[in-house]
Amino acid sequence: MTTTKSDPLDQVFMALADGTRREIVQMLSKGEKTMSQLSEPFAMSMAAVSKHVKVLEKSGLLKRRIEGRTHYLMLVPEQLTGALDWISVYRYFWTQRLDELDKLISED
Amino acid sequence: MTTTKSDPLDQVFMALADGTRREIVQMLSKGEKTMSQLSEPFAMSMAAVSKHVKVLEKSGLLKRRIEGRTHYLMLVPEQLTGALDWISVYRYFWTQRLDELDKLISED
DNA sequence: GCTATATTTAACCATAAGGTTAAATGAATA
DNA sequence: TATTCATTTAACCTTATGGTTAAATATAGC
Repeated sequence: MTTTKSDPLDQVFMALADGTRREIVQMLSKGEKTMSQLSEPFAMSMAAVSKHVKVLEKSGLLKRRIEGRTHYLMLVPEQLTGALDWISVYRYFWTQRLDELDKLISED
Repeated sequence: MTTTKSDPLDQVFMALADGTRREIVQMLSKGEKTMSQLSEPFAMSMAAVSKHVKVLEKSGLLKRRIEGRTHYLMLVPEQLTGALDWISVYRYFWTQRLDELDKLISED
């Protein structure tokens, strides 16, 4: 079965599962940057950074504005919120269970 | 370069980047389950579910308690918290920037 | 001790990920 | 118009992912 990986959460979490891409997100959290600016601090080729940016773009975490030959990248918070929400829900359920357990234990 | 993927966040986000594994987390948020119970709702083989569980285990998102021939799996919230924190920080920076922008725009 | 049950491990396969270098595209500049 | 600059695309390589089936391991029960 060819898992088409269409679920947006799949793509967002996958996008964040790489240190380089998380650094890109971090850089963009301070404001928009061009491809050159983005790739400058990395040891890898610009082609590699370009691929990382495309992964982030496809996941919806950032978008691109092209001006002449320069590409400007900027963060889009919506998908980050989606991922945050997903985690929040299950962490909530879990910590709540822990609290209940604590309550049970302290009933001595 | 053999990217050893040692960063805990890499592993946690990667673990969450799969719908089956997120379902497993969801199931475990309601309490601990055995391998059989976990794999029952899935269309795939138990060996496949076993692999997914191992990925979650390596990421630190769950742990295993072996009792005889039965393996009990339970969620561990710490790593989920780490992922939550990471996202929160950058979402915060970004939404703050949006707010500043709003403020600038409304200064008419 | 034999057999059934719970689960992992091994071997395999197809496709995706993450990098490289080289060539292509397309805008700015001399 | 020729050249340089910003960036992507293509072709390629290696390793990882996500699944399969079959065999191995180990405990439980008759």
